[in-house]
Amino acid sequence: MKVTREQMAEHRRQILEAAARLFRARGFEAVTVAEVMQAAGLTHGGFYGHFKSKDELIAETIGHVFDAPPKDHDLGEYAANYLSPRHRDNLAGGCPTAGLGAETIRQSPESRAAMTAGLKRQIAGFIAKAPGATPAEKRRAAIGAWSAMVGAVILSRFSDDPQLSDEILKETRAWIAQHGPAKARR
Amino acid sequence: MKVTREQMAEHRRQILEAAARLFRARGFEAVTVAEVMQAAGLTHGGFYGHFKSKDELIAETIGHVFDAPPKDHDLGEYAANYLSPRHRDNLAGGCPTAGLGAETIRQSPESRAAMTAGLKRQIAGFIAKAPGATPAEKRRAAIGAWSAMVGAVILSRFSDDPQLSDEILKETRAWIAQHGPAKARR
DNA sequence: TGTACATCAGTGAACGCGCGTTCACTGATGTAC
DNA sequence: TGTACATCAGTGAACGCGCGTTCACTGATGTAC
Repeated sequence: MKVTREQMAEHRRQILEAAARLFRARGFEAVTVAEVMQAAGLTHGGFYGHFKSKDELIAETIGHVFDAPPKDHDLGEYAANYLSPRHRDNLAGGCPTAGLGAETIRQSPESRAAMTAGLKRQIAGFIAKAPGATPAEKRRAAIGAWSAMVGAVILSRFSDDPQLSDEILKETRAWIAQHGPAKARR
Repeated sequence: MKVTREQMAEHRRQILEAAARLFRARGFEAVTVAEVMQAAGLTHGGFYGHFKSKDELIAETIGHVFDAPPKDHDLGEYAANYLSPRHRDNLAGGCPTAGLGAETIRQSPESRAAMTAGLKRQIAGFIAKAPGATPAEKRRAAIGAWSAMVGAVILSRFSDDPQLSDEILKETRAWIAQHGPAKARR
């Protein structure tokens, strides 16, 4: 049955939220449209009233999950949370870049564009407080540290050796921490 | 028709080689058993004479692709090749960790175990020539640099902005290079 | 403000396609004599 | 070494299932008067 315009907007939001969690937990391909709709509290038939296709949902979901007010992050602080067992184990609620970045390589141009926009925002958010004497040094530190964080979370997640998994997080965090100040003082 | 035992072993090898390339290029889920068999020059029906299931093929393929004689790598040299546009653009022949690591998180225990074995080997191969005064420092450098390399290739691959993509490779490489010596001399 | 009706968001059955897997068959291999 | 036959790797049609997508229908919304 028809619902109010506000209800419909809210449903769309719920679909995107459900998709954001399910995609991060299980990947774009393994999650079905029906599952997303059920998680949003709706039936699968209504999906095409909100999105043209599953591909469009994927692109919109990436855009949605990066849609937060920009904020300047301290690299050390951010890394402490990012490279924690808590974040590693929180697939559904974790970083979309680590969870979906690799799979996005094979998605639609729109999805790649949305993911790239998120990447630019992330790097920009690190630059202000990044170590380095010049803007170029700060930008380098932001890019290098972000690469290391994303890589470490992926490695620690697929590792089935819990000790190695913890070690990767801990040592990458220490490695990033050592880097910044040393470089800044040269 | 029946073939010689040598022929059959060769066919198995061809299937694994084809799977290794196809999986890296398009991911485990998007590649079909029939495609792998066709790429190996066989028909799909014969697949189950070699493997119990597609899942088993995935695990065996990961094991196969890491099955090279161990070698000590210089981090700087390795990073120069790894963080090159050439490697970024070579999905089918590129690093299986960067290409398939993230997707392996949701694969069978056997696949995760094979990928973890590859990771341990990779880290071990960096340690001998890694910068650092103590074994712990060398190990930290190996883990940190490897995380950064894998992360950077993934970010540069999904980025649809060619300039940003190149920049991520170049700056991450510079960042890794700056790190080692600075740290080693402390 | 109240009423009549056109609109349209959501429902759930159905469709069509592609995939992993099975199976009866073929014909070359390789072993027993 | 040569021959007869059991074995079995590979073939290709077929099966069954699940998925993305469509569609006729329902009934609440919201607009025109």
